[in-house]
Amino acid sequence: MPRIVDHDARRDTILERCFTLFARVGYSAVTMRAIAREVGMSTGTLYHYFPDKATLARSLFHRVSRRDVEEASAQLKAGRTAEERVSALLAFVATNEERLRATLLVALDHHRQHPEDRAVLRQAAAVYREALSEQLELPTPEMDGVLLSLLIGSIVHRTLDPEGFDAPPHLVALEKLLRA
Amino acid sequence: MPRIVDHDARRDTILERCFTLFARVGYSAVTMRAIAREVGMSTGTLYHYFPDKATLARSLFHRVSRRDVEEASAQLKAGRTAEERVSALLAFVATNEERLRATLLVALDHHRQHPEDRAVLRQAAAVYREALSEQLELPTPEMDGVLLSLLIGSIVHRTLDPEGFDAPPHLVALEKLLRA
Amino acid sequence: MPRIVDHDARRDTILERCFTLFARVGYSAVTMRAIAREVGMSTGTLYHYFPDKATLARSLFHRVSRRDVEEASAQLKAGRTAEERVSALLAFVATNEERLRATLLVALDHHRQHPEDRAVLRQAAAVYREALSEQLELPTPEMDGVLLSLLIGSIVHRTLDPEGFDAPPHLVALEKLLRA
Amino acid sequence: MPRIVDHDARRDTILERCFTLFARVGYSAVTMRAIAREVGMSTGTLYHYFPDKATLARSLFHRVSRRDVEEASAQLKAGRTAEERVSALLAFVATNEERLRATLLVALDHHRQHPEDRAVLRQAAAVYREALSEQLELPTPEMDGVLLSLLIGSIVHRTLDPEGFDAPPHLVALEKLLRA
DNA sequence: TATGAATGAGGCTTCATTCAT
DNA sequence: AATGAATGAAGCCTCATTCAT
Repeated sequence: MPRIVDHDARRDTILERCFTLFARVGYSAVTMRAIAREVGMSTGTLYHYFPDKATLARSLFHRVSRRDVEEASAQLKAGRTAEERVSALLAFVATNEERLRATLLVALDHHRQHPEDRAVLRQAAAVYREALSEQLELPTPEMDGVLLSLLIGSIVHRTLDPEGFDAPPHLVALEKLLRA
Repeated sequence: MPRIVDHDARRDTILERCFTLFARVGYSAVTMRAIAREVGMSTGTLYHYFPDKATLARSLFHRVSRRDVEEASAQLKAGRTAEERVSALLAFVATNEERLRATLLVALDHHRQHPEDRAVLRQAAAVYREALSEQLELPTPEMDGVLLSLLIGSIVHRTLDPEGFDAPPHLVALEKLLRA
Repeated sequence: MPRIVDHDARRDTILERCFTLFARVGYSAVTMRAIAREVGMSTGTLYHYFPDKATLARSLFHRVSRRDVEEASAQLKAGRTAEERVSALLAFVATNEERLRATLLVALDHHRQHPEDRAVLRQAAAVYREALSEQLELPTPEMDGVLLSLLIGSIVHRTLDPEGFDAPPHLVALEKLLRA
Repeated sequence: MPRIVDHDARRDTILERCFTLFARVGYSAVTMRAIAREVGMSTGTLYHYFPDKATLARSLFHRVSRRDVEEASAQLKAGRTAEERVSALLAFVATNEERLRATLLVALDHHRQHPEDRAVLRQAAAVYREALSEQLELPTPEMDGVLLSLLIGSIVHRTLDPEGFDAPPHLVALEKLLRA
């Protein structure tokens, strides 16, 4: 009998481990050798679990799209009052900013490689909007998209200009937007 | 002297023409041959104007950072009343969304390739914030960064999920934020 | 002892089953995985029976060289009169053309891989010539080689140009050659 | 201006130079690196002239199919009497045996890789048959195919068993076959 | 200055082979 | 004995870059 391996679990481990690599340098700049090194296996073994680089990247994107939202939902269930929930959300974003940034970059990469594959992105966006809706007391339901834009924008803005990014005014703005 | 002008002008033409290519597929996926084709010259000639691909990309990024802001400033000078200036800004964004998106993508690429090179990004962000400040009547001066985040976020959000993006609520939010 | 018999029998089965694969695509294009699939076992198991691919191929060639001639001899023993034996031979060739072709291709492959290993090929050719000698009433004993050439040539010719190959004239020629 | 190169001529040179390599080890065992070495250029340059290995091999096969027949025709035009023409043919075969063998092997390879591509093989066979027809005084026109078979068979037979191959009886047989 | 042929390192992928189970 | 996961060298092909013309 050969080594017994849970293929799906292994695939997940691989994706987990190369996630930041993809976020860091981008799909085209990621080499299979670099993935293998990052993951701790040989290039050949990589191909036991993914037929090619494109599929690996696609799987990564799908996994990230789903998993991140789940984690967010789980962590945000707790809050009671509106205020508590806002704090929880901010804490979540602060804690997971690195990961959210990475997710965003992987998503943008995916969009560049497969502009036609909108379904997943659309669904992921929807889930995020919904989470924001549930978490915050929105003055109008359509505001969810604006909050998602602001969230995304904050992350990107801060990525591009960490020194120039000023957090407090963003909180003020958030409160303003949530006010009826 | 005229030689140099020509040389610089040619460089500008090259960058102008391959800008969308870089935005579309990303730095690593752009090949020198693809640039040459896009620009209408041979790869060899390309090397008369730029010593290598990295320099070309860096030049592109610098040019884009500067040029875009200049154009924006120029187009936004006109407005008188606060309301007119808001409309002018919105019109500008609507008209130039494609270009703004491309600029953003090129900037993100640059950041990934050269995380250490913050100066240019920082300055570009500052200029954008300043432009927003001048253009809009901000309730507090620190709000400029929030508006930049919202602008960036709107563009990215719409890029990733064009169908799910809902513009009107963004306008409502903008007004709200500008209110004292 | 029975172990060894089993082992050898298994080896034979393996070779039997991958024979056409080798003939179809040629030594270099055959992969160990393809052999394993064709034979119905894992690659690991294959290595219990053959130390490497080259040895497997060599064994295949040896087996084929011997086995085919034996089968031919067995089937051709029956005939009595010269005429009957000619018919039997033709029938044999017609029935086994596919196999003869495959044998020929495997032999050519072997020759390309191991040009120095002439002994086996030489012996195989000798046995074929002898079989032709015994089967047919040759006007002169040296004619056996010519008949082997014609047999080989017919098979190759027909392989390369099935539509253009014209069988009847070959029979006429055969008769002519056998005439004193 | 770049080095001026006659692409077609260069392609021909490349094919000319790697012909024996393909014949020697077979399509699958030929590596692009080996071709480059044999031809005296880098692998990259090879790709300036052929888009991929398969196309190179196909071109080689086509070139060989055409060129060889032309050369044969040219060299065989001379003979007057039937006897002279037979001698000329034999001389041609003797002189060019190596090349004919290589052609045959390349053709067999091509057939294995592209069993569906019969047209070229068919035409090549037809031209050879025609050449034999014109060169020799056949007792019946259909005999051309038999002679081609014998020619092919002789070459293959001699390839596989050089020591066992006996030439004189083949000549006797040829005369017999040409006799009315 | 302009061209594109030439180079060889390196990218993706496959393969023979080994080895833990 | 049997399995198939693991390995890394090597195969095909592309790419940034150089250089003869």
